[in-house]
Amino acid sequence: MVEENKKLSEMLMVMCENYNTLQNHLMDLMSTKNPNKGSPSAAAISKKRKAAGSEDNTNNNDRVIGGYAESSSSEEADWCNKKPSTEESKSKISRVYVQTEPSDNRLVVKDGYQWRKYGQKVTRDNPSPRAYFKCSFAPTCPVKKKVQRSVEDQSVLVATYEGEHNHPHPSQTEAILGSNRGATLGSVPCSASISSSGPTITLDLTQRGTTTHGVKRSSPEIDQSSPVFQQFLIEQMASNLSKDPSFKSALAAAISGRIFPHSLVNK
DNA sequence: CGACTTTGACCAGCGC
DNA sequence: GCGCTGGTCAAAGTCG
Repeated sequence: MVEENKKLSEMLMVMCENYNTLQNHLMDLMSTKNPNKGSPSAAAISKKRKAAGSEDNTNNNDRVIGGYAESSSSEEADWCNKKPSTEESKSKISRVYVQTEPSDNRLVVKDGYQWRKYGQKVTRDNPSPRAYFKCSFAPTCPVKKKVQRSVEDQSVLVATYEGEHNHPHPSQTEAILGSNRGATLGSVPCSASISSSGPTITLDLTQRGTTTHGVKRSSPEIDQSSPVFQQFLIEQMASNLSKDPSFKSALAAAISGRIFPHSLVNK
């Protein structure tokens, strides 16, 4: 049972990340004004401890993993609300609770991303060490993660995510590159690629409904900010997600977890 | 050999 | 100004 909960937690974690990433990308597509999202480089962020407190609770995006209780504003204040928000308050803060084996001392939260640990600290309010991670999947990804055991329940890991990934979820990257490269997205020929500047979807609208083997036409004439294009993207992404059985099962688990939280974690 | 982890030192913000 | 604290750096160690 504990094992099942653990697996479910990990599945939910990945699902939430997928969903969040998808949301982010949709938002990016909808607002085509700042393709680079204006995220400063990691080097630029370093030594900017002023910015460290620029977390905006209004953007909190708490997530529930394994049916565990979500974060509260009181605890959030202790974690993330040291200072009022600044111009950099766009960075999103989200928290994830992960049920783990009590015997498992690793401060590891599997969410599908690649993380590089850059520090560990014992904080005053919690005897458990807090681990600091940076996203290493993309060199320019500004996302940071803090992982610490819950004070109340040592078997629960609390992961705090800061910022937004400026790259797709690794599983999505694989899916895109694997299944959609040079293939069709739905019924429209297209290709997807990941570059340093971000994900790129190329539509070949000149080949409607026909096979286009070996023909990859970049279509610069297509206005990617047009409502039609955006609508198409959303529909295709939703369609792809809905076709994914693992996503559906994970979603069902998430919903049941919301409704019957005690069926997942006996707390 | 490159990527990752560990860990002590350092820095900046904050309260007194 | 000083001490405390959280967050980050970076050298050394570890691993595949």
